[in-house]
Amino acid sequence: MSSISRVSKGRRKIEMKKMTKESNLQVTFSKRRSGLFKKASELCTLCGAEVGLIVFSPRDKVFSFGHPSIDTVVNRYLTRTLPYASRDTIQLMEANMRELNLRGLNVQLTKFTNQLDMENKRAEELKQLQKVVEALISLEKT
Amino acid sequence: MSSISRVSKGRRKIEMKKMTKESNLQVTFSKRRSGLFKKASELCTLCGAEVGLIVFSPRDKVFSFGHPSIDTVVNRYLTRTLPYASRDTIQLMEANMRELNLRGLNVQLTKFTNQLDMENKRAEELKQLQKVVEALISLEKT
DNA sequence: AACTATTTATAAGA
DNA sequence: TTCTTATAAATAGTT
Repeated sequence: MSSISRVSKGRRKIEMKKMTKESNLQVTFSKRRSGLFKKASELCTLCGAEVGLIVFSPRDKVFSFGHPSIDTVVNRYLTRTLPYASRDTIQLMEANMRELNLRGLNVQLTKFTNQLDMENKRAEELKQLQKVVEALISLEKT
Repeated sequence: MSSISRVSKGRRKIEMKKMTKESNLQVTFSKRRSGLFKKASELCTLCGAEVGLIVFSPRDKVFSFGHPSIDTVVNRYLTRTLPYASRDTIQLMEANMRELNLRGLNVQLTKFTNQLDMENKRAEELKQLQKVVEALISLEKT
């Protein structure tokens, strides 16, 4: 601001390796994270791309961005190789689920029934099912 | 290069809205995509962050980056997001997952996703699941 | 959080 | 797609 403070050496080039000073690392992480999210957002706006971005900080805090939504993009990614299968998925599940614990099924059934009685919670339940299946797919791939 | 070609106006500021010229959009997408991936990679290197990045181009081609791997990050994200009850369900099913057909799960997942997009079919889907579970329980009791 | 000198990314043109 | 150039945008070091 004051012309006296013309002493900044400004931006310097840095080595592309893990930063050693914890305080600098924290600041750099914040700055670059917000820059990265901005760039991701701009790619969506300018080009109509769909982008999903998940970041875990060094302190394991999670940040995510998605367009149209992170779940939409992740789901699309996980199912990307799928050809359209004209299969009765219910029958498929039925055939494979017989070994499931009956008690667990009853818990699920009760849960479903209760949800049905609460119209305004239908969406959440489906989303939860979606996440379960997504997680199962991830586990299967690992 | 030649001093004659000193006619470039260089980089210009652009409006932050979807680009109209398809040819420009394509070039910009490529450039910005590679820039975005570079930034993501640098955030990992400099700060030890874990990053997952999925991009679908306007032509629906998929690009992904992940550190340590895209599946690791996605899995970590999905697992972290899961509500407690669903964790129980996962644990219950995990032991029985090996025989499950991944494609079948993906079909089911896609189905759930589509249902989510159609508000007026939520109840039917839950009822259907309910019937499946009821049927499974009947079979189990037989 | 703000500043600013510099580096880096990139829009346009070839 | 690749290269160049002029300029916009991001950011490292400092306060």
